[in-house]
Amino acid sequence: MRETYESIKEVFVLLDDGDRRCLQQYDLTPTQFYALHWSNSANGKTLGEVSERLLCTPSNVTRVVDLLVRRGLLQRERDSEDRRVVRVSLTPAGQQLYDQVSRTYIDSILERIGALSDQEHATLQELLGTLKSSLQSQLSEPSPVC
Amino acid sequence: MRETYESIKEVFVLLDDGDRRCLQQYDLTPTQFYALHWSNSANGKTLGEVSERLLCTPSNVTRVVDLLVRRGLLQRERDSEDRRVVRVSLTPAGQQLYDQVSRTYIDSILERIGALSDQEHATLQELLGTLKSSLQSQLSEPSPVC
DNA sequence: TGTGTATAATTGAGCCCGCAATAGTTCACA
DNA sequence: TGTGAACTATTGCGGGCTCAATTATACACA
Repeated sequence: MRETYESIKEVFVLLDDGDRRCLQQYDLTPTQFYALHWSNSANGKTLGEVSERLLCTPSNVTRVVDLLVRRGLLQRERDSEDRRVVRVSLTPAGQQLYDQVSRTYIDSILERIGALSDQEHATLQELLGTLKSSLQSQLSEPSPVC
Repeated sequence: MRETYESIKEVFVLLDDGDRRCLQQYDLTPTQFYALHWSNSANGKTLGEVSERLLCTPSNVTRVVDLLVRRGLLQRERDSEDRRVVRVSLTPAGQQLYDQVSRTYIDSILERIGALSDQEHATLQELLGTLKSSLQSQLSEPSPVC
């Protein structure tokens, strides 16, 4: 069972490394790419929404967005309805870069995980799903061991 | 196929989060725990060896070890044979903490991934193995798409 | 012996990330 | 109307991580 644990981590590291190599040619990190991805909406997304999608704290999003604003890829705007919230959206340059990168990135993913057959994907998907819901249900109930 | 990709990342995040919660009570991060783990040898391990096991750069290990030395859990020693290399080993306090934490940590892992049957573990293990070797073989040959 | 190359670890710069504290805004309710 | 609680984003601090440059040492070979 420990081996399963190690394998998941190893595969994750390899996938992440592939992402990094793919995005590097556009001078983007995975986090930066996904920040563009989740901001890509007609009237922008709030910083809180981006934070949820990115699975990280709002404070981190603030800084990542700072960086992408400095690079001219994103823009910030106070919401006129609720002046607490900040709406983040792609600039024209950001939109152009995102459209270009996302095509390449998706191709890259499909190519990298193409070694498994459709059947194998389905099985893997199902097992990971079981594991995922088990792990999620443990979040609510405090573990007796830890 | 994209779903497989997402699932692996999600499961990894959940596992990592569980690790973090488990180790937090000993005021250790996963990286710090694994640094102790891979240094745990009769005459210590070289910084380079720890770096390979930790799957990170030597420069990062230098800093993590710095921190653990400051906390009195690890000690540094120049190798007398080859004065370029640094041997890292557990102090008595580090050994005591490691022994205690590692038992708890292993129990925690087994409990968290216990939702799958032995058969399911074997299948998952095999599929991840296939994916892993495919990803590793792609490291050498530059991808046509990225 | 002296020189150049390779190797081990470290340092500097910079991004990624969480937690705790803070500032500004909204809203319910006295 | 005024006050306090709740919420959004930001900032400070510190650890995790990489890449490039640097220091010290080892070793081969002229």
